[in-house]
Amino acid sequence: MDGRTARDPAMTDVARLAGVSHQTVSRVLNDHPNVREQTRLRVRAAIAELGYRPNRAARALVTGRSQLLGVVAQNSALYGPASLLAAFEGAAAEAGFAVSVGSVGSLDRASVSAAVERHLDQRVAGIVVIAPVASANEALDHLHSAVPLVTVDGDPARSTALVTVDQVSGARAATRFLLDAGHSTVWHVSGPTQWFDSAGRIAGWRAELERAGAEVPPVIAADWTAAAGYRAGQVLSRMPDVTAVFAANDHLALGVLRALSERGRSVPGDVSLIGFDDVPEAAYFTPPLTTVRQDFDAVGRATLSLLLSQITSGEPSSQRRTVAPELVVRDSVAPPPA
Amino acid sequence: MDGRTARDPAMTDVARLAGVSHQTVSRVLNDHPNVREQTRLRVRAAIAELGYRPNRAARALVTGRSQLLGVVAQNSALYGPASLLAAFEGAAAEAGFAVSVGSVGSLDRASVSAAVERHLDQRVAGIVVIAPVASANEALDHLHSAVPLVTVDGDPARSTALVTVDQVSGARAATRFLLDAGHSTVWHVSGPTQWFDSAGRIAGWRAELERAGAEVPPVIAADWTAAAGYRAGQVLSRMPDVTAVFAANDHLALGVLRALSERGRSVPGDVSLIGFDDVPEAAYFTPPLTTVRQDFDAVGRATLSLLLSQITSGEPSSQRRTVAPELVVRDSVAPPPA
DNA sequence: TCTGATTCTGTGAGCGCTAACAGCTCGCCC
DNA sequence: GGGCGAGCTGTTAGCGCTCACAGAATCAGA
Repeated sequence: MDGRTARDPAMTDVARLAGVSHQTVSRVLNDHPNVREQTRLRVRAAIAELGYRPNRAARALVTGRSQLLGVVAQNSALYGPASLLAAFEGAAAEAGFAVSVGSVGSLDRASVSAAVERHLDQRVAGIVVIAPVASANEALDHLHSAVPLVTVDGDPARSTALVTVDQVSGARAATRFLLDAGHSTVWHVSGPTQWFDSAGRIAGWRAELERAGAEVPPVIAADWTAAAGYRAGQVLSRMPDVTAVFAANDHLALGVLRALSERGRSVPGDVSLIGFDDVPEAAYFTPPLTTVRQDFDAVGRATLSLLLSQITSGEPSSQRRTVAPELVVRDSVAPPPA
Repeated sequence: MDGRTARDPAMTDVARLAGVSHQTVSRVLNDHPNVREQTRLRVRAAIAELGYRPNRAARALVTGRSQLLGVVAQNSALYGPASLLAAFEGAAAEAGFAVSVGSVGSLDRASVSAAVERHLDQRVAGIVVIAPVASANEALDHLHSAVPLVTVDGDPARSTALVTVDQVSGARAATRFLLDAGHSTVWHVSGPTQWFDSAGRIAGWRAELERAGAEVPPVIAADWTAAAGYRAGQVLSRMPDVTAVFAANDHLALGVLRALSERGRSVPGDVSLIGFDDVPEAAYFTPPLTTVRQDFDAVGRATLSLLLSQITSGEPSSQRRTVAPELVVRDSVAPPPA
């Protein structure tokens, strides 16, 4: 029939088929009022018949706005960032936005800057940066661009829009639970100390110990891995007076568990243990782990809402949203041995 | 100085500043030959001075190609998909492509179709679908579009370009290792049976048992969660003659471990156990888990390379790439009890 | 000096869309 | 019947870029 290369149908093709002008097609597509119902239906039919898809590039060119949101995250294979990304993407899709990811190998200024620049090159309508350490935040200081920006787990001392989980209250709940079980004090295996999350958890733990008048043992600094938890656990397991440990996340707790069990110290018989995150496997540790759940879904939705409000208003904001964590009680806590 | 609204600099602004035509700027940007070195430098300087960024929308409009790749994945918070996404994104960024994600709540045809359509709406240059079950593959049958497409973990019986991990050989290696340790047979806790990965692991396990002339016990079907592993473990732990178990992933293995330990059956003293995936925590299970590592980095890179070859050649292909898994030996396997 | 190839640079059109405005069709009121 | 406003539809320009082509500059060889 038609020897020419098949070209995607354009708005004018739809217009021709429906017997209207391309502008009317545009109006139907953008839900403008002032289109006769009958015309609207005719246009819709033509769109369906041709399998027409509006060309986003053309629209973006003329409006100067894209329907793309960028996310910058470090290791998006970790449980936290991965969950957050999934939640954010789901919410964004509902709002008609696509989400472009920019993972970054490390959180230093240069890497984060580069990832942000890449998104800027794509002319995203807004950017989310998961910026859990100071250097990642500093990378956002010298942005020449005025794109709407939201940081997640970012620096509380900064003025960008920010969504965080209330680490302090989560840590206090965990510590209090251990204290209430009768332990005279609680040891803490922390995440990397440069992380704001770590700092928050340390602060909450310390505050709760102080409130209870308990001794504050030194922080055992680790990173987020089970391997570091294991090393911390080896230290802890040699100290007979340690009866309660609060680990800064569940994987750390798993490593601690392993080290404790290697030295024959039982959990919760000899030592009580609490984690953070509530990864899906935590209920199947031996013993099932009491932990603090972070609601990443809520974080994702809050992030989108902050971003959209900046996009639609056209003005930067420095709103904050805080999501409350929740203690999930399982079997890794008991009163201290007599 | 200038009261007008600041507008992003366009190519003509650069051209004016450099004293050349916009076309020459375009040539410099696209690394065309036939631009005098001196001119090139002048243009580069003007670009830097203005902080000019080419407008992707305009370029995409005229070339008909975008620099965006779409990925469709189910639950991208799971270890496998999340790792894969991170690896793929890294490789894509190096090649100058941005990656847009489209998570999908379930892998049925309609959901996958919708996610693909969303990417098509964005006019992505290529699509990756992580399609581990038949329904997800069927969603790709009736695509009217000719976008380059690669499936990961997809249906081996289909003709789309496909990247997979060799599940059969991984499962054989695990089973053989257990057999070689002296076990008379090996039980298998499988993933959801509709998954190709599950089928491959079952096939490899069965093949190896048959090769060894060992009895083939019934498959214990589960899903990928620790909870399901726990339930399977409860069954297994009641059968005193079970001495070796191959779980279809590490989280399943964790659940099995938990159930076994609850009934006082020790691993590896009474029962030997092997998992699949090698999640970072597997080395810190109690006992450290012997498992089969999947190289998601390699999968991500292979996926990108298959996709790019289709994009640059302009022709669909049905190439295959298979990544070999690797047995990681730790402490969860021992000879059967006497 | 001229010719012709070679290298470099500029001009014009048009990608598909939206925004602004112009125009046409009604029905209603004076 | 003329005028008018409201509702609907069409026309035109232009977003920032690349492609095709035309034109200028340079250089080698005759």
